[in-house]
Amino acid sequence: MKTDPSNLIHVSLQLFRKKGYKRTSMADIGRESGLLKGSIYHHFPNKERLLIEVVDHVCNLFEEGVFTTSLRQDLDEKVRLDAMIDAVESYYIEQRLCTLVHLWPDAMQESAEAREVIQRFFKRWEDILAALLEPKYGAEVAQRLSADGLAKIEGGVIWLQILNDPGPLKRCSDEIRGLL
Amino acid sequence: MKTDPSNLIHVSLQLFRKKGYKRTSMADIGRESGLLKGSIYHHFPNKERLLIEVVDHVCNLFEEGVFTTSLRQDLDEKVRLDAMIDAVESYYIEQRLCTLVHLWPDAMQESAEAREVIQRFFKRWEDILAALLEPKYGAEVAQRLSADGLAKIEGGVIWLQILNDPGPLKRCSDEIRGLL
Amino acid sequence: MKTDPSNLIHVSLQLFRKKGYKRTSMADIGRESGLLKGSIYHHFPNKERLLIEVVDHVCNLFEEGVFTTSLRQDLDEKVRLDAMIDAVESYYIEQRLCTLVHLWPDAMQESAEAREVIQRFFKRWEDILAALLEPKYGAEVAQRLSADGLAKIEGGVIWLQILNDPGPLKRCSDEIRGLL
Amino acid sequence: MKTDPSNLIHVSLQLFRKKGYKRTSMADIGRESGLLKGSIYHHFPNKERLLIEVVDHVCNLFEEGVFTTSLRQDLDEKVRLDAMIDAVESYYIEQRLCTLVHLWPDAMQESAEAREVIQRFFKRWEDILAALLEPKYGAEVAQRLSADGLAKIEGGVIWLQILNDPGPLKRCSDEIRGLL
DNA sequence: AATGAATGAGTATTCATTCAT
DNA sequence: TATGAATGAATACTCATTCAT
Repeated sequence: MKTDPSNLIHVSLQLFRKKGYKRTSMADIGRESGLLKGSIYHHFPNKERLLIEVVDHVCNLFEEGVFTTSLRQDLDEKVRLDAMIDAVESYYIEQRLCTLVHLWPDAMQESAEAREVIQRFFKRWEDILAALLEPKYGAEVAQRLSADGLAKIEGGVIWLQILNDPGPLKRCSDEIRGLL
Repeated sequence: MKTDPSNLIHVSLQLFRKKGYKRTSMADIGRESGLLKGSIYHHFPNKERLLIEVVDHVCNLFEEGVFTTSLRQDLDEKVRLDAMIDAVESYYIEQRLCTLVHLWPDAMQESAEAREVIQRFFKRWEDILAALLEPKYGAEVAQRLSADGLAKIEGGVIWLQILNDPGPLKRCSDEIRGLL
Repeated sequence: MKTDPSNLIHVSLQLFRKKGYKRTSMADIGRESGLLKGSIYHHFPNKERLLIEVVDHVCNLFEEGVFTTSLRQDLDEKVRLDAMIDAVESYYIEQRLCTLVHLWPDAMQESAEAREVIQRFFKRWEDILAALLEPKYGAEVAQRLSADGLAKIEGGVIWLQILNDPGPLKRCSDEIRGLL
Repeated sequence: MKTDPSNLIHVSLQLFRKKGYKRTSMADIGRESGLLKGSIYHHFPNKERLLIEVVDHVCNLFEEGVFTTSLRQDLDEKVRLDAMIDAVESYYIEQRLCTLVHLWPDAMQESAEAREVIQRFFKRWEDILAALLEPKYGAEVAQRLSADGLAKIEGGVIWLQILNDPGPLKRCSDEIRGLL
C-alpha cells in the first residue's frame, strides 16, 4: 500500500480537530489511514512534526482559499474584503472550529515551530486585511480595525462552538463587511 | 499532610491553566498540593470530577467577583456595566487566558457535566449583561448586543494570548462600555 | 506484594550479567522480580538509574567483601594482600565475569554517572593495592605494580571468559601474591 | 549508489566499535554507507551475519597485519616477537579497544558462529606466540607464557579504556618482549 | 542490485486508578 | 484520611526484516 504523506496530514487534521492533539495517538492516526503506527514514522519523524505539518497545511489552505483573492490587485478592495469575509464566515459556520486556535495550546506546550507558524499566520492575516482597509482609513487605523475585526471573528467562532449560536459570528462578519 | 478539597481544586486550576487538562497528571496535582497521588482519590473519585469542580469553581469566582455586582438592583446600570467590564478586562489582561474557553475542548471530550456547566456559565453571563442593556435597547436588541460583546471579549483574549496584543481586548471593552 | 528496591537491583544485576544491559528490558526485570514493568518506575525513575544503582551495588559488595579487609591497619600487609587476591580470584573464577568491565561499554554510552562510578572504583582499587605494596616498594613503584597487577587480573578474567581457561588468572594471582 | 560488501563490513566495524552491536541499527549502517537499510539485505541476510563477517574481517586484518610476520620462518624469533608486540601495542594504544573482546558479549548472546570465530582467533594467537617462545622455553612453558602474556595485554587494553592509563599495556608489552 | 514503504513485535516510559496498610 | 506500592493499559517511538517496484 502506498500512502502519501499528504493523506497522513489530512487524517491527522481531522483527528486533531475532533479529539485534540494530545488525545490523538499515533495508533489512531495509523488506524484511520490504514497504516500501522510504526509505519507513520516512515513519513514523519515524530508526532510534533505531524503537528507542525498539519498547522502548516491549514495555513496553506487559507493562503490559497482566502488570501490569494484578498491579494489580487486587479480587484476592488470592497470586493476582496467581501470575498474574504464570505469565505471565512461560511467556513467557520460549517466547521464550527478555528483549527489554529484549537491547536494553539498544544503548539504552545509542545512545539516552538508550530507556535511560530500560528503566530505568523494571524499576523499575516491581520496585515492583509489592514491593507484592504488602508486606502479608506489610513495605515494606523486600518491596522487597528483589522486586528479588532479578526479578534471578533475568532470570538464569534468560540461562541458558535460553545453556545451553538452563530449570531455573533454572522453579525461581526457584517460589521467588518460594512467597513468598506 | 492535611489538605482540604478546595486546595486541590485551586492547585488543579493552576495546573490546568498552565499545562492543560490532559498534560496535567494526577501525580502533578499531588506533588503541587503536597499530597500523594493516591490520596487525591479520597477527595475526588476521578480526574473528570476534578475537571468539573475546577470548572464549577471558576464559575463561582466569576459569580462572586463579577456577577454579584452586576446584579445589584441598587446601582445604576451604567455603573454595573462598567464594573463588569473593568473586572473582566483587567482579569483577562492579567491572566491572558479564559479558563473556561481553555478547558472547553477537554470538557467537550471528557465530561458532559463540565460541558454543561461551561455552557450554562456563558448563557448566564449573556443574560446578565443583556439585562443591563435591556432598559436602553429593549429585550431583543439587548440580548444580541450582549452575545456580540461577550464573543468579542473572548476573541480579544485569544488575540492577546496568541499575538500578545492587548489592543483588541481593550478596544472592545471600551466599545461595550460605550453601549451605556 | 511489597518489593524492596534492593531486590530489583539484585534481579537487574543478574540479568545485566547474563544478557547485558541493552538486551535486558524493563519487562524482563519486571517478570523476574514478579512485578509489572510499569511498577518498576515506582522504585527507579528510569533504566539508567537502575544501571547506576547496580554498578554502585557491585562497588559496595567489593568494598565490604574485599576492601574492608585490605584496609585493616591491624593486619600485616602480606596477610591483607593474600586476602584480597584470594577473594578476587575465587570470585572471578566462580562468576567468570567482571561485572564492571562487562557494563563499561553501556555505562560509557548511556550514563556519565555510571561511568564515573566505575572509573572511581578501579582507581580506588589501584590505590588500595598500592598502599599495601608501598612499604616494600616505595610509592611510585607500588602504584605501578598495583595498576599492572589489576590490569593483568582483568585480562585473566577475559581469558577465562572467552577461552574458558583459568590459567592466566590463577598464575597472575600468584604473581601478585608473590610481590610480598 | 553502488556499494560492495566489504565497505558495509568496514562501516559496520566502525559503528560496532563506537556504539556497540546492539546500539547500532541497520539504518545506522545504511546511512553511514550511503545505502538504504533495505539494500543491506542484498549483501547480508541479517544482522547476525554482519556481526560474523565483521568479526571475521577483524581476524583477517590481524592475520595479515600481525600473524603473517610472526610466522615467517626466515626471521629470527626475537625479531618476530618484537614485530608482533610492537604492532599490537601501537594498534591498541591508538584504538583503545580490542574489537573482539568488545564484541564478545554480543557474539556470546547472538551468534554461535561469531563466538567460535573469536575463540578460534585467541587460541590461534596463543599458539603462534607459543611457537615463538618454544625454542627457548619448551612447549609447555611456552604455551603458558603465551596465554599469560596475551591475557595481560588484553587487561592492559581494558585499563587503558577505562582509566585512560596506557602504563600497564606498555609495561606488559615490554615484559613480553623481554621473554626473548 | 537498489529502493523505500510497510510490517509487527519490541522499547522505555506514563498514567489514572486501586488497595492493603 | 493518608500512604505508597501495584496495576494494566496506553503512549511515542525503534528496529530487524520483508517485499513490490
